[in-house]
Amino acid sequence: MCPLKVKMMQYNHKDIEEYWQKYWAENKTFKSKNPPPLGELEGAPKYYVLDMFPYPSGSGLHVGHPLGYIASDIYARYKRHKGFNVLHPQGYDSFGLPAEQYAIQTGQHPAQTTEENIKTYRKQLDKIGFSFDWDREVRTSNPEYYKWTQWIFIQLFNSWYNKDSNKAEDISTLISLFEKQGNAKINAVCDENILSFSAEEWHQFSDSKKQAVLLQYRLTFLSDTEVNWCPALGTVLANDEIINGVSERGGHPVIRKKMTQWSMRISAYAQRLLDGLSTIDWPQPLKDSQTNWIGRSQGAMVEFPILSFPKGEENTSKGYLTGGNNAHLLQEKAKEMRANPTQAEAILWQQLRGKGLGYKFRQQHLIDDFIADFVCLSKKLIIEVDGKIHDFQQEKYAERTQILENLGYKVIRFTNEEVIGNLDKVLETIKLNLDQAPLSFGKGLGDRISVFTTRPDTIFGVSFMTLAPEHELVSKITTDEQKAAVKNYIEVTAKRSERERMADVKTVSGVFTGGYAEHPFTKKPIPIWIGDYVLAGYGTGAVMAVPCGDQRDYNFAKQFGIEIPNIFENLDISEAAHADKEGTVIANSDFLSGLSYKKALQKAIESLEENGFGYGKVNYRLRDAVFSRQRYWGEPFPVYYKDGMPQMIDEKYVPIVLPEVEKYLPTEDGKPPLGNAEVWAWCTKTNSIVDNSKIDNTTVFSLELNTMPGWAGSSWYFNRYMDAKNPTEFASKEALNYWKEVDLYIGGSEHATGHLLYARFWQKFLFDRGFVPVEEFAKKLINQGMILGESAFVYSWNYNNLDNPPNKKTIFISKNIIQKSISEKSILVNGNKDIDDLSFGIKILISNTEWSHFNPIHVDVSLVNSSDELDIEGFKNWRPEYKDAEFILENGVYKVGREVEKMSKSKYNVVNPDDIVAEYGADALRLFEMFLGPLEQTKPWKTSGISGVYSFLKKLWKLYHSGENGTFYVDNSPLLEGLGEALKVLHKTIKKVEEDIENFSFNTSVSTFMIAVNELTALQCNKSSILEPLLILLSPYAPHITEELWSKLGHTTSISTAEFPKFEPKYLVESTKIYPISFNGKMRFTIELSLDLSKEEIEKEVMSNEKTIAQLEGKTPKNVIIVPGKIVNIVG
RNA sequence: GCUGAAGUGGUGGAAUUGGUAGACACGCUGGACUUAAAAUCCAGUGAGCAGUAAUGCUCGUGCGGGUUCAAUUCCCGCCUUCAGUACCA
Repeated sequence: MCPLKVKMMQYNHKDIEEYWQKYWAENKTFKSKNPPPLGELEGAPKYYVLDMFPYPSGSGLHVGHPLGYIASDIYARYKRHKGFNVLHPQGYDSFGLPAEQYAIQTGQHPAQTTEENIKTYRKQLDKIGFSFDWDREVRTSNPEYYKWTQWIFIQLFNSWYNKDSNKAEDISTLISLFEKQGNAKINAVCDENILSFSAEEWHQFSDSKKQAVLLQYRLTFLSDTEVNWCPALGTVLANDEIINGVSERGGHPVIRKKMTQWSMRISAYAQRLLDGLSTIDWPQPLKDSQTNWIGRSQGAMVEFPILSFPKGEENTSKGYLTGGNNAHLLQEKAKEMRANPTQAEAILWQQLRGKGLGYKFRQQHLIDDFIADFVCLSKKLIIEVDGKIHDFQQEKYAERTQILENLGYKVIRFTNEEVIGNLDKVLETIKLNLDQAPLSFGKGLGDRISVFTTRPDTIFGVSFMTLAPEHELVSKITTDEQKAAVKNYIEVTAKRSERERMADVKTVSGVFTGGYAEHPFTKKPIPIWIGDYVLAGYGTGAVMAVPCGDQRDYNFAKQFGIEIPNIFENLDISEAAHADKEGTVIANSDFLSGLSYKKALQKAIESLEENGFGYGKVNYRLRDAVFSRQRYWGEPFPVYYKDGMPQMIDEKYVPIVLPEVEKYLPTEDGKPPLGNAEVWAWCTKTNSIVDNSKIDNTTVFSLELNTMPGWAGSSWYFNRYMDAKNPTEFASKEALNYWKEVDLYIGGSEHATGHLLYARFWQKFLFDRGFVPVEEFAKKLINQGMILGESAFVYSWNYNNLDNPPNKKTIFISKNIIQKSISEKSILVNGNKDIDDLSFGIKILISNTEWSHFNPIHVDVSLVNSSDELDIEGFKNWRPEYKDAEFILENGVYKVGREVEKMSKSKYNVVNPDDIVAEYGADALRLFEMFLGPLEQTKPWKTSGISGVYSFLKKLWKLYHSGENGTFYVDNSPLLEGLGEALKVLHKTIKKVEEDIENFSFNTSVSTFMIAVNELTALQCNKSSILEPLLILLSPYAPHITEELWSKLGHTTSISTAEFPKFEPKYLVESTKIYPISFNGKMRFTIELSLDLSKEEIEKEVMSNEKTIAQLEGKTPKNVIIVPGKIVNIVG
């Protein structure tokens, strides 16, 4: 017989898979149309299946990576069988750190290494037989792609968040509001400490001043922010890129540093990101961690005026400069006003200057973002004189007063007429107010401490305050006596690393500053402490400590002997704080006494607001996201700088293509790598990138040197796939409206707070601006579990640690010998001939064997077979330092130890899918990955198990090759008679597989296929009416073998769009049931009975059965439970 | 600490409107085929006890309770493991 023919008759995965992969690629079998043209899939519903964007790393895939891809591919193929128009694309998140690190080390352009990595990656993917539409491939590092990333950035820059309409709007709507009414009434998400201005003022602002103001409102903005600077990587990192205080990539230390950075105003969307979670079908743990990350807490801001002020320090440290963040913009104005006082102002100033009333006054002084006419800082008293010079501010007096009062100032106001006409009365009033001013504890600093609290109901329980050591007020309020202690404490805490601080949460530490604040209600002085349990980065970096209601405050108070007032009715707080809210009744709290937690909370906030001590506030943990990276391999910003202000390049001229540089490192003067570029300037005349030498700051300007972070490109890619090659839009309206959103998104849970939060943010933004039709980009999301590796170990005997090692040779002892010796509590050498033969052994071993006598060494799993036997020669070649080692064998082989660990190169437990495909085929790999267990679960990989699915495929092949000598044969006769059993098997399988796929329970459907093939083999079924539908069921899982058999059945087109078989319940109708007969709930035997029988008839049958009689031993049962079709239980 | 997920044979796992625990597979044991090995096929395989055997009995889904005719499934209390988060005021 011709050997080739024999080969063809057997299941040959290699030929089959190569053939069909080529066929799919050539015929573009999986190309998706948007929307499908008439006649083709007409009226078919759409379905969008997406895998999380892969970064093409240089080390390639291991078997854990394709798990999610296989699951999504099965689902995509299933949906095609179900008649859907399926979009199932793939691409690369190809900007990123590893390529750049590699470039720094080798000088190779990151684009080049990225290209190579993608090739490897693609080759690996192709071998697994995915049904991707590769015509839609995208790469974030392609200018045709990042053109649109830059475009979105421009849209963000040109947008602000209107809290009234609760959405992002074009910046032009903000400008027109400014022009009409100034900014007082604008309810926007913006920077804190915004300069207040009128429409007139706005018109008077210079262009750059206008730009500066607008920047405070834009959704992406430039600001000096505390960033996480990683010196080792030479870049800033986002919060989610830091794990345990070190960088996620590389594990380098991270420090806090102030830098000018682009930021994204994601905080504008905090509430909507939270609310949106209830509308999407995502795993609860993922939603929980987003909820957690956003960290909404409802409470109140409370202001505590600072009382004490150390002697002799009143005027040092520029304490009199009380201007806000925009002080530099107002200084000029204030100077001008000082030089040109009104008549009334001049008169009054004559009286107030030089401590005329006993206190120092300042004129035309900046308070936050306002210019106060006269102010006594030590008494926090502001005197305003209404005059013509203030006309442009008049309409906003009320707001202005409110804000100043919130800052702790008292504002009194006189008209010009009062000052000029009745100066004595005016001075009288001022004196009265100076005497009444609330500051009783020495002279006031003119400052206050704001705290955020979720428990304003416990405000009467405050007995101290704690500031973060980094708090800016610490140096100002610390008294001379405490100065040394405070300084020392700050130094010590600054030195403690994040890690230490986290590891040690038990130790209570802190120092008294010597300063006091005033309780807003009781007016009692409250000592101000610093302590490192208060975080500078959360809330205001200060807490009002309520020791009776918060355990940390309690511990702190106990530690330092601070009073712990009890403000809870009938609750003992002698041992611990009472943090529970429910059922708590407030006591000893003035107007809050006797109220429940909820009522007290409400009343406290009302009272704070009435008295101007604070206001109700919702606080979010979510910070605005830093968007600049000091890296080369990322999207350049479409930004140049004119007079220090950022300017957007018009969207007509993007992409701004990444320039060539000689070195990928930061420049010598510390600029980002783009600082090395020689052609990196923007000419506003030609609208092109020109040589740096042409920079003249009139028409040619320098371009932004930072690049965008890794999450920029991945925050919108799912939209690009809908229309991947569109040169004029990021995706056409038609495509966006057709595909709308991802229906199924599969990926790892590690993206919970990074990619998935930012992508939702951008999608909401694009939705607000009308660019996309849906607010959430992914309807359903599944996290696939991790696949763990099975590490292998050899055990080297560390007898060298013992006295007088006779021999330097390494000795490896087979695992079970050690195991046996340990379990028998014996000395290793006894009774083992091999070891006894090593002449040195006996002398040195005196103690019983323990695992600690051995060093486990990782061995490459490829050197171990499925029975855990080591390839000793292979091992010696792999690790030449052990080429002379001795191996003590058991039954002639060396058995390794096994342990389940994360798959990683360093543990030598990585299994490459290419090897699996070569040996067993892609279909076997796909089936096995699914068979391992539930998709979402973490599970160990064990290559030996793959033989199960491989023999399943061979059995399946055989079903279709029942001809002579295993040739292909199926019976095409249409007669259905006598097929009862086979039809039952088929329809049972259809039902189960369909249910399983819909529930993403892929492991159980693989079992179902195995059962079906086992049963059909037993039935010797060769009918095409059974075997053909079976192929369609299986084809999503094992597409190659099913295509092959499908074509052998005579089909000339791909199986991929064959209609999924319809489940017919009629074939599963049974006439009898094998009833389990239980006695007291324990099954004893079964009886086959007709399903037509009534309860009474069943009971009669069962009770008369001889087995029942034997089981009862003559006793009469108390009760007989009969559930027809299910069970019989006899209770005795 | 908090949040979430999960604990079932030697292993991966199956079974929940409460109704025959351990499907399917790996591994292991024995057998067939072979000079031999691989491959393939057949049989057995939760533990314990009794019996030559057929078979029977007892225990058994992390632990302790509870509800029920019946609990891996529901309720209460605990333990352990894994993941995320971390002094969030």
